[in-house]
Amino acid sequence: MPERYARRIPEPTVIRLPLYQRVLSVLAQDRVATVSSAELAEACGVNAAKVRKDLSHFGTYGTPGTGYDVEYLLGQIKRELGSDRQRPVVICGMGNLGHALAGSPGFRTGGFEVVGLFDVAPRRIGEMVAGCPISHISELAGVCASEQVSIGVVTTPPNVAQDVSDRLVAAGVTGILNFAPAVVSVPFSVQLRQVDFSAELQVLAFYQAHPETAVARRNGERQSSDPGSRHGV
Amino acid sequence: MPERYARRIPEPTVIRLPLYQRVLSVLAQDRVATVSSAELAEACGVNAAKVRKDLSHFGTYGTPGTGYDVEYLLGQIKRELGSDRQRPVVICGMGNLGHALAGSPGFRTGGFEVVGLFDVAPRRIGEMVAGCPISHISELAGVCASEQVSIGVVTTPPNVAQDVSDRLVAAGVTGILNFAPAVVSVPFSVQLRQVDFSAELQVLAFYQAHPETAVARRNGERQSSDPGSRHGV
DNA sequence: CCTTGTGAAATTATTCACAGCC
DNA sequence: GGCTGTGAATAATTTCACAAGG
Repeated sequence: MPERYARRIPEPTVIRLPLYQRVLSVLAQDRVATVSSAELAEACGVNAAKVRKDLSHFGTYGTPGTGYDVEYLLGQIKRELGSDRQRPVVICGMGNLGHALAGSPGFRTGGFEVVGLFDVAPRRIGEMVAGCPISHISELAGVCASEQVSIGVVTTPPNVAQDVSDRLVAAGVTGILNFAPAVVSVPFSVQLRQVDFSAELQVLAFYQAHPETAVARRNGERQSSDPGSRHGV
Repeated sequence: MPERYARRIPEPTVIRLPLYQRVLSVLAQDRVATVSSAELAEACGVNAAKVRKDLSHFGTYGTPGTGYDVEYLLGQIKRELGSDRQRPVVICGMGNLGHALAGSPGFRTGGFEVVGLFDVAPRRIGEMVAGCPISHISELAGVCASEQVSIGVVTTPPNVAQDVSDRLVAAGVTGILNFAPAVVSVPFSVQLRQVDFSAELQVLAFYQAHPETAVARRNGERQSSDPGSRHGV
């Protein structure tokens, strides 16, 4: 690709950015001024070379001999992730999981704001959850339009996940996070990410049944969570 | 079946197995007798060569010219994943997310059974959720021992995720699924998987802000969810 | 001394392409 | 004819290792 196109960021790198942001936020709160790639790597449970390579995709932030300025690096990562401003999201499917997510502090810390909750069950319509009333799914398009929503969360039963995703796409949403254990297809212009906790448990169970197939770890005495090795279905 | 587990199974392959299981279960319910790698790939939103390569790690299940016997392949995958029998799990942290997961049908379909729910809040102790009473965390070790629990789910606030994980490890658990947005470290002998829905939203937001960095798709008009690029709940 | 940033090497994963079988 | 299984080719990612900066 010629230079007129922006450099592509490897997906594993993108997936680690929220982790870096979270860890850097803690360091910043603790008034830590600078951090080396080795220290940041340790705190994130990843490799130092990986940290440096990841950050190098976005420019030169560090100072040789010193490390990275925590506040500055945090600001850069927030800017890259767009979490320096609030983004409106909607949640479709207000069962237990929808309720749990709607009330989760993760939205705010990640830079998101719930502006719409949707379901079809009449007994749920009108209920207030986390300061937002549950509306009928038929009002989805209107809310997405008036609130400029571009991200939707699907927490419905699997049999309606495709239908709800289609509605989200029709309403102009270009990013969907699907928690339903169903294969959903969307146009190429829409980003889809899948989360399946049951599949995660099954992966754990597989490695318990086949310990010899577990990936070998290298450094240190303990393992930390290293993203890029999970994924949902 | 020759030396089946002689070689290491690539982690991306392991992560796709639950997906294959789910799709094959639907095919089996629909009384579909055989399926080709191309059909299975289509239904899973992945590439046909990948399906064949994945399955080849476990032995030769298919018939050239015909495809795979759905029931037989499903049985093999369930056996590999250990979902042909129920496995006991415990959930620590009975806030909204813990409640949602405890009541989720995903446990049963994935081959899991909730045998213990734990929290520290006095007002929650004793409450019945999905047929199981919430106990104080101090009873964790006893339940894990008597029920032979080897998998634990952490749905606590982030500040106690490490402490609860340590308790799980001390109780003999060798697989932990952590939903708390915190870096947790465990001994090498313990498998850890992380699920962070806020990070998933941030990844979606990143790709919306940088559409030029989104991975190019190849086949077809729409994209399906392809694991290997996300985390799960 | 420290550290970063980065080419080069190594490792891992995906996709191709085709021989062989039904 | 169609389809699997797999070695070979390609692509993607991680890790190494070191020159250069502080």
